[in-house]
Amino acid sequence: MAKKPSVPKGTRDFSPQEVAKRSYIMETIKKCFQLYGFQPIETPSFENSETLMGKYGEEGDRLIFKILNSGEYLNKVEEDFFSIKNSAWLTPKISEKALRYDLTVPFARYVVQHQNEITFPFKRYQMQPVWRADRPQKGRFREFWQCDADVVGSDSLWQEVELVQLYDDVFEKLKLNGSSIKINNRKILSGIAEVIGAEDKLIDFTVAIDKLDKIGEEGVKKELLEKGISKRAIENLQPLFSFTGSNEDKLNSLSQLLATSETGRKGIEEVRFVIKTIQSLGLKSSKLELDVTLARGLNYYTGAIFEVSAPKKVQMGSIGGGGRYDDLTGIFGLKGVSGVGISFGLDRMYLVLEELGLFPKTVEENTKVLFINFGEAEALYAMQAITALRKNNIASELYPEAVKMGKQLTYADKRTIPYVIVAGGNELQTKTFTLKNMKSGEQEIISLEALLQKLK
RNA sequence: GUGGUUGUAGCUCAGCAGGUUAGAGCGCUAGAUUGUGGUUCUAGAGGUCGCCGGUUCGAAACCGGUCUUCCACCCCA
Repeated sequence: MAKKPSVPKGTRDFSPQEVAKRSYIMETIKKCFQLYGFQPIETPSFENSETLMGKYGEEGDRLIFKILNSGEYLNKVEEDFFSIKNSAWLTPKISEKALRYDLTVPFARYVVQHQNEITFPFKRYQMQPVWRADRPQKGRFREFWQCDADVVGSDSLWQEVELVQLYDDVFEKLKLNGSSIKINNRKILSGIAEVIGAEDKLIDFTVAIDKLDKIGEEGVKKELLEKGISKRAIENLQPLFSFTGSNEDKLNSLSQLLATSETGRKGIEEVRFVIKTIQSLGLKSSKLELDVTLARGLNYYTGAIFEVSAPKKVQMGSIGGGGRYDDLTGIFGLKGVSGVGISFGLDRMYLVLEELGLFPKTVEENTKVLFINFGEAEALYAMQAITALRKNNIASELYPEAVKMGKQLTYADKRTIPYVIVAGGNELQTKTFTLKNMKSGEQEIISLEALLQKLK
């Protein structure tokens, strides 16, 4: 007997109800993207390995799904590689393609490849699945969707301002109030590393400090020590752990801390601009919050860093992130093009909306009216009406078999079809239809004309 | 990648100090009701106890492996 079929670890099927809810989120995001002037592109689900490898750090390389070469791919491998048993060396020999890991790097590749056709600044959005060979957890899958909006070819800080507004706009439309948009700046982090004399350990430093809210002050200090950052440097970091108050307060304290770092001062200036501008423009549903411990692992960020957390009452990691990268296209040979973008994590947003019961009831409705099938002649009579209804954009269907009525009504019930037409011999003779409201149970006998009016 | 956890009917779960024919609720099918669903009543179908191997007279239960679930770490949407 065949084994019970299943989907691979970390992947899922989506039922009609789930698809309806997912496309509700996607449509909302898409409309906002377009409202802000972004244009859609799509890129292949897999790229040449060299496009992706090395762009996300060591950890990222491990999490990239590699695609095996076709044909007798082992023929090309020298004997030595088998005895060495080093997969990092063997992999490039047997795999030259990989599934995309995010949408930003393929986008950078796209920009470089099509630079002569693109009008800059280029504002594009992209909503496609990405894959990571991660171990699944709650809200963490191996196949999931990102919805990205990026601008390349402009280093104006107004882009950052707009992206914050865009986040806010989407959350407001989804009724997801109380999300917090956290902002930081890579230059501030560099400045801090500079001031405490740990410039050479910037990555280790940012990774450790990013965990502050999770492992606490002592935990961070411990990790910094383990990474070889001196005790003195960590002492100089002390003011960072007691950062409180308004964004304004934090900026002021930062100014003191980073007075001697030019990079740091630049970072503060940038963040200050975004925060002040947003303050005078106002946000509808979210808060913008300066978080100096926000780092994010992706090491291509050079300016602003964003991360969005769902309302506190929901236990969920970040539902979006983004930032400014001054030289992402540089790695593909196009220098001096700055980009900034944000990403929405569709799958996590789904879980959050579900948990908070924020999906509108109407997203699941599809067919508006079901015609009961009583047999050949009646079915034809029904199909004539259905044709007219469909012509008027009213979703309608005929139950395909002339089975007992109870069964047909149960079907309508399960499908949450709001209306049923009962049209048998009587109705056929009088050229009428009995319209039944499935919710109230009420029925009325009406003409086709009236039916069209009623369901429009 | 590291450590732990889970898997019994379509779904949610019970069962187990190893012992006949593995249970419940919900759902499903049929009937009460051959032109009226969502309530009720009656009857019924449905399980290689994730998979492979081992221990044992005997395994759903114990052991090993494997896949899967969820969780922590790493990292991240």
